[in-house]
Amino acid sequence: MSARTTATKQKLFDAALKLVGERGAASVTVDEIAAEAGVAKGTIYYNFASKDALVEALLRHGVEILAGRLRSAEESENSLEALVDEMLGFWAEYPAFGQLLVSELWRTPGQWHGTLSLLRDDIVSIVRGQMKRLSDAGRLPEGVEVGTASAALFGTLLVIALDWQVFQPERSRDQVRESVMHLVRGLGQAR
Amino acid sequence: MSARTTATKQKLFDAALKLVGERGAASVTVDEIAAEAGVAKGTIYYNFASKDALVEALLRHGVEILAGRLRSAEESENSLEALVDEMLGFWAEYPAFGQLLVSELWRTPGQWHGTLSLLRDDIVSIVRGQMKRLSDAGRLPEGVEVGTASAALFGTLLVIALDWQVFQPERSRDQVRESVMHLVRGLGQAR
DNA sequence: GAATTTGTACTGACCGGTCAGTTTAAACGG
DNA sequence: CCGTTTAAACTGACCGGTCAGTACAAATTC
Repeated sequence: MSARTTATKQKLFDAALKLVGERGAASVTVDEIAAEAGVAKGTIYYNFASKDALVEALLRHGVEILAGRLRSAEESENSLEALVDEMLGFWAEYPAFGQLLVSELWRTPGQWHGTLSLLRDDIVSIVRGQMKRLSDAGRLPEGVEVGTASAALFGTLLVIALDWQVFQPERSRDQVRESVMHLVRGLGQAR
Repeated sequence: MSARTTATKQKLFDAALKLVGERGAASVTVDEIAAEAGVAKGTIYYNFASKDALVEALLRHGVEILAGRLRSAEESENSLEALVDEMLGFWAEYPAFGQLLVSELWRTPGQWHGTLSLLRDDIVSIVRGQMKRLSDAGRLPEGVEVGTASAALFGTLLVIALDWQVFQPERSRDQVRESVMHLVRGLGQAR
């Protein structure tokens, strides 16, 4: 893939992410995405098979970035808190991706349900790995199952980040992070 | 409003909730809703000004039910746990409403953003009321703000319920409630 | 108490616009 | 040159919304 093609796809991802995140995949038109990206409509169909394929690639791309960051956060500082912080940072940086994900992830027979299930697993399994370490160290309250807790933590961070951006934009990222950390620390240190 | 009209609107709510929850408001057609409800297309436009107006009425209707249940749960047993339990029950009963809400609630300039902000406040303020009692009793960890925590709890319950239904349907409602309760009790009893 | 009017709820064929996707011929760029 | 992009016109299915007409029960009239 040439550098030019990569740049074009990046422009398309940026444009699609902005519009689709804000207004939903179904109500954004291909012409709008092309205009936003400053690209001809034909270019979209040269690079992607369909509108759906573009959105799917976008979902994969976003999750890839998030997973990469989580893994590198794990490398540099092996703690649940570091993971949480990194995740919150990601949502702060790509708010539209959060909106896209939240509006598609739990759509039962949606066109991306299969893809999204796998992508969700990518992220949740990273969180689960960290949580398992806590559990093995006996630092998780009894009755809390690792599988459930990691899925819940991922979802919770996602909605907290969205709620923050949409309904409480006056709060600083530090404030939000501290609130979440209080909860996470409580979980990690309980009983 | 005649009994007949009430019945028709109920049929339309049921049909619209099912389809819109599953596939999103934008991609469901008015013809599909009419067919699902066993009603002619014209009937929809006789009862509602537009497709948007139907969805908005649906959102109001659903939140009204939820708020009513939360208030009556508060009356019968004044505790945060009772509230959480009632809420989880509601999402179990109306999963499609959860899907609809989650996919529209954080859509920044969406056509229902204004309405949804108010509806969200209805629910969150009920939760906040309960939480304030905990806080006044000194049973909340310091550093946790009531406003943030109540919004987070609402969102968290929503995503946990959705995740349960979509990705972990094998878990029983009792199991899920117990997991959540562990977290809530931890929060209510911490330091 | 039959005939007629009125109001309400509902019907479904139809219209006009929208939009995903196609096509083409020409330009661009490395 | 060849892979990529452009611009613009075009197609056709689909869909939100309309509207003239139907159904029918409750009032009104004679």
